[in-house]
Amino acid sequence: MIKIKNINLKLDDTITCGQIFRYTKEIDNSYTVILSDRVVNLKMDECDLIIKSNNEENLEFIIRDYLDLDRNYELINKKIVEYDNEFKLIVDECTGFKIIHQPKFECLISYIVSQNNRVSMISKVLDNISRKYGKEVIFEGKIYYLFPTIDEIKDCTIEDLRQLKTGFRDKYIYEIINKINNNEFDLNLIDDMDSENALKYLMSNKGIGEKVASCILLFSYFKTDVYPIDTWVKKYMKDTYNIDSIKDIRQYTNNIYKEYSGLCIQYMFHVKRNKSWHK
DNA sequence: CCCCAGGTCGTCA
DNA sequence: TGACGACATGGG
Repeated sequence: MIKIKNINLKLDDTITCGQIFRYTKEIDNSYTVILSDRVVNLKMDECDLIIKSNNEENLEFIIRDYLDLDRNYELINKKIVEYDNEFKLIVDECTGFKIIHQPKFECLISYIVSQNNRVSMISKVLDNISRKYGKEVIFEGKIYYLFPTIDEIKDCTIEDLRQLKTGFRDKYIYEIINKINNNEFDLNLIDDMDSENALKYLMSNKGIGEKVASCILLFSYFKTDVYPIDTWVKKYMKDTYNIDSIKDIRQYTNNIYKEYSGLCIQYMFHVKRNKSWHK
């Protein structure tokens, strides 16, 4: 067990808001999450974060990265309110909310699965994939399955994927797995791209449109200037500003929130989807 | 039985 | 370019 003291973290909102899909809430109100190589249990004790894992090697560093603890959100939020004072209510509500830094391959597959799908169903599908192809990990007497590496899943067939309830997205997943395996597509190249090129590169794959690509860039690459506009953000913009089209939403957020548009969109999504006072 | 979900694709004008 | 239906699946 390790402890990170005195941090400003809303663990519940950060875990359950819909950015990650594979976690369990425990009876003691802690959360068990599955990272790329280990299982971790997280619990807030006042302002301290208590962390347990089946593998404690390098654990604090990994969690600091995963939960984005070393980014100065206070400063960013202050700038956002300077850009748009009317957004202060939302920003205040989102104090302590973090963008989770997700493993690239899992994030890619997760958001391909997410299209025209429901969070509970996305979780189920990702769990099915992990059970079939991922490594087994035992943590506190329970069995968990890591998300598979490309090597572990590369021999799957479209029929296999369909059986795991991926639906019509089976062919998209199959295609991109094969492209990665044949070195025709490389997630690591995106690290050195600007957002515009990264979007183009991701969207050159079937099954990845603007929304999915934006989610991947925001959640795996921390490109906070991309705009994952989904149904909830559309509802927010429609109800708040009577703005309808994706194009107009993009223009509006770009003008107002500039380099933090992605983060602000995530705040809108979170408040609209998860907070009853804004429904 | 209809509607919808952190959308995208193919088609047709 | 823009509109529109289809797409698997399961829950409300």
